[in-house]
Amino acid sequence: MGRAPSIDEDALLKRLTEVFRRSGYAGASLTDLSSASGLHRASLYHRFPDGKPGMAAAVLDSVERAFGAILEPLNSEDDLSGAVEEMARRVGRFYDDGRLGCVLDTMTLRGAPDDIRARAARLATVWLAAMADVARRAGATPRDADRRARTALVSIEGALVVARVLEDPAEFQLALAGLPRTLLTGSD
Amino acid sequence: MGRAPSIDEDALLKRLTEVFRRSGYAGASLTDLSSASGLHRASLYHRFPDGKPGMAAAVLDSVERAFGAILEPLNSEDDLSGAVEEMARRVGRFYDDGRLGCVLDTMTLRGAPDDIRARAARLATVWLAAMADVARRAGATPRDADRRARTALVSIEGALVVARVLEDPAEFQLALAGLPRTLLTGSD
DNA sequence: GTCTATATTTGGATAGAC
DNA sequence: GTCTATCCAAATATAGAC
Repeated sequence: MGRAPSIDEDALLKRLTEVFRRSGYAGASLTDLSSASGLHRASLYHRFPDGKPGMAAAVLDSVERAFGAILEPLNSEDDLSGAVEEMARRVGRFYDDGRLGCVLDTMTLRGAPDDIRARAARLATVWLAAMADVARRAGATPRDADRRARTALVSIEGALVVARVLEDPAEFQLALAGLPRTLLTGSD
Repeated sequence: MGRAPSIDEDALLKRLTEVFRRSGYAGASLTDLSSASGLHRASLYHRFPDGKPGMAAAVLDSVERAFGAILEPLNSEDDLSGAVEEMARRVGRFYDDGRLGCVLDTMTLRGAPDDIRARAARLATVWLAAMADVARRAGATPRDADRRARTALVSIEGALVVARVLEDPAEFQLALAGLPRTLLTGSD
């Protein structure tokens, strides 16, 4: 009989996201996803009729929503510095201060379905656009603003990889601390 | 009967490396490895009795040897700038100008055996040490030299991720172009 | 040293009871 | 909406011929 406390959608997505972030698309087995969520395989299929690709898609949707909140401070009209600092804090929380990887990295290896990779690319584009916009408001030319945003994304993604390889989350903290300067002054 | 032209060790490792770089450890199936190498599964097991973990270990060994050659220019006593530029050229070739990923990234997700992850960490450490050494010879304090080396590694790994996600290898070219300044002047 | 099997295990997915 | 049970395909791995 039904025994599980019926995990709610948000908590479920959070657990699944964690697995995909740590293991990548190919490495995230249904066994992993099942034990992380506390739901048996068949229950996961009930929630996600498209199976693992559907779970990955839902995870990317939820990450997109999370980034809506992460990037929201960048909309502030004044105090650009405070806005970027707040974004950095939220990014830090999202990546558990460097202990969790990025879906842009882990879910884009070969083996992941094409639409998953496309979704990841779109997420990157949204993030870049938001950072470029704040750079532009800080006085950068459109071209320079795009460059600053890319530099920022490179430093974050690179720091997450290095933090994982060296098992030293501190590397990620440094990347976050450098964001205001990268985006607002363009010195890199 | 035996039909294969008996691929030599170096070429074999190169093919296997490419698969692991593109697909990650979990995503690299024996079917992939077999078709990439032109050897049937059983033949791969003949060469690597430890199976897939053994193949991955051999791949990391060969990448370590490749880095021996990539980092060799950094030993030059004078013309540090030329030395770093030559290293950057070799790094560019190794990553096929940004079209191939890094084993440090793709082989360190959860699912890879622990000793693979340890080997990757060691490789990162060797690379960092070589870059820090050239920074120190350019006048940096030991502490600053370590920081410059980490910044360089972060920019390379981050650029490879961004290049893959956006399908734009140009991002990687920029990271390479920035190496001399990052390592020799410390402006970042 | 490579091949053609074949064994074994794991992963992805469904059916149907409750 | 979750479960048990099962199916099928794919992945890892081995045996033995050539």
